Amino acid sequence: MPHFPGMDDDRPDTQTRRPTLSQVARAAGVSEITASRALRRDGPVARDTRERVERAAIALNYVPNRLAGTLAGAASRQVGVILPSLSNIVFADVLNGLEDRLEGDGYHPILGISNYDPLREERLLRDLMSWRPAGLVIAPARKTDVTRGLLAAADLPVVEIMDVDAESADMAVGISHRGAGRAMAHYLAGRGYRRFAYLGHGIETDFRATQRLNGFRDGLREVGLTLGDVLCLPGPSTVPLGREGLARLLAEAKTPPEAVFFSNDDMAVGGAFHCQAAGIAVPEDLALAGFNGLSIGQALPKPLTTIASQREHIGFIAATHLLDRLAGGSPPRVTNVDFRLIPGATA
Amino acid sequence: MPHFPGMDDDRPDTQTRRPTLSQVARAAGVSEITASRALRRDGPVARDTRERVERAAIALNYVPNRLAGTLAGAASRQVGVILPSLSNIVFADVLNGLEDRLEGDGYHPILGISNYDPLREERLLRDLMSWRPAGLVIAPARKTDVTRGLLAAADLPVVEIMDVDAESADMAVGISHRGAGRAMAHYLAGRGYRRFAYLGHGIETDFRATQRLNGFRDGLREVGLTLGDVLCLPGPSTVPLGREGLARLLAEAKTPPEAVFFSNDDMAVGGAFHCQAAGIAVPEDLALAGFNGLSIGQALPKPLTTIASQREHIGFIAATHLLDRLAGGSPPRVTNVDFRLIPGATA
DNA sequence: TTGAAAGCGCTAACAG
DNA sequence: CTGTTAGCGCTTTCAA
Repeated sequence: MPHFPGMDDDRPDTQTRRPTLSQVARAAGVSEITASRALRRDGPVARDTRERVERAAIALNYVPNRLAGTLAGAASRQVGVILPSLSNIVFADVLNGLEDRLEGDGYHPILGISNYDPLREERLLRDLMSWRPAGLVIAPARKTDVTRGLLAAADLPVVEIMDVDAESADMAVGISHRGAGRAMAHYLAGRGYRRFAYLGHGIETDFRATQRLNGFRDGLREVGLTLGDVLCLPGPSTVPLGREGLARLLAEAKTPPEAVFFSNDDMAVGGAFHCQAAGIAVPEDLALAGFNGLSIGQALPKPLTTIASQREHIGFIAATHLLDRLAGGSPPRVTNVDFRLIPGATA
Repeated sequence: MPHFPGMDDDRPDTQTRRPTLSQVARAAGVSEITASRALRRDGPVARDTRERVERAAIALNYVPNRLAGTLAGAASRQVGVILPSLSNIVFADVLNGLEDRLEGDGYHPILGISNYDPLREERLLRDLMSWRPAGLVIAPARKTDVTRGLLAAADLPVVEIMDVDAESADMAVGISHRGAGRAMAHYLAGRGYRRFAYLGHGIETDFRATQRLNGFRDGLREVGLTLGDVLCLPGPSTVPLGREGLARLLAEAKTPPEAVFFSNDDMAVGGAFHCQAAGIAVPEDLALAGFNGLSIGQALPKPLTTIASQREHIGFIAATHLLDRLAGGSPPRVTNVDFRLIPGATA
């Protein structure tokens, strides 16, 4: 029997294709829009009708098509999220807080990682926007004019997270990294230290770490002190990098420091390991201070002196404000999340 | 001048609303479909025409609407990703590998975190499917029948990641956790240890850790040895939990162990800290072994004996196979990623 | 190489 | 309370 295209009755899709709202409606004996209202619990639908529709949906294993729904005018429940990195637990924590809050309201993050690359960030921004998300959460790498333009023209709620030092187009949730650096300077000065060094990681990419360094310098200056050696090693921050870095810093230092401020806890823990291996007494011979308040630092035999940065909370608050705004509210434009200095025992 | 609804020429949307393909087409003096083809570089379009369309798109700051595109039949470039947790760096690493590979092909993950909750996992599965993603990557918490059914009926490529011990509906990429446990048992036995203990975290939720424990038991049995005390503390694995846990394990142990196998490196590092604080010589008095090969463990004064689990690589391979399949290829159903035992100095 | 027509699956607006 | 009509912005046929 020859096969005439267009004449086939055996449409292969009929079974394979996912059930549509129209099929659910037919099965329930109502119109499409009634089925729609019933399933969304929107508008007036007789209790009996609703139950019939719900049963039909379950029987057919119906999963709504939100692409169609959103295109037709329903609010999107996707949120674009752009982070500079995931190799550091810091951003994983933020994402965790974000996701948790978003999911509570049925929203889901579409993720993009910029690797601290402004051009990649631009491309990500366009890509994510093409999905017409309800809003955007972004931890900017370093904003280019294009990025700024895209954000300004985005015409949707945008939360910039992590720091509140830079100006933002819409909302901002984070801490003052400059302030954190200053706080640590004042604390260490108050403990009686006078000769300081700084050990950091790929500073060219992580401008928030740079802000902490600047704040640290400013803080020292405010109490009449100065920062000595500054060593910044290329690449992302890791424990091994901190360990090797401190060895090198001490070897090269013009004047031996009494206290070292690290770009973050990963680096500082590495520093602690170096001291242990090299027989340097902490904090008697050398004081160490980090940033972030990671649990690893607090589990050290001597808990690390550091600053807790409430990363999950930042994500949570960012999501909360975004959802608030989507619901018609007016959340604050800038939310300065408190940081907390943890005295520890290494300084 | 009175205002007649329907007669207004001042459609407020005209400026606010994002430009559409039709506007780009009009600006370029071509039909919608030609503009579509030009921008997607699909089908025959005169070079000159294409350039005109591209200029119009840039001038209007056009960002395509993929909701519409996908609904109309273009392949989706979203991939649903479900992970059990993000508070552990392990899954952040996997996600990092995934995202990196996906983004290379213009795909983006929509994220869901199940918190090791099978019901939440089910809900996530439905939610993400409602966005009609091109594929799914999932690190199952513990598969329920519903989950199994949803995955089987999903009718789209699914990669189950992290372990290859359980059977999977479609593709699987991971390591054999049972095998990893066995390998560690054989290694420790070969080093001459005879009395073993295990220290784990919330085992009821993390079935992969359980598989490592089972494999460890089996491995010991294979060489005529047995596992002594097993202590599993509730909650996620952290360094502090490992530290406190080891103290408790040693205090409660019926016979003091010569070697302790931890559920992972976080816990093991905590154990190392306890030993240091308690003056226990490692590995002379007590040998320690972990799992994952985290950099923190390798930066310890005595590098941790552990097993490297290639997490980023798992994510990368999972994405690669998914993309391969979407491109019409036939990637392997099961990919057993090698793990590697790192001898370290703690055992 | 270009275009016209049709429709993806859903929801808003307006009627009944 | 329910239904009809008309799109959303794009891509897939099919035709020129």
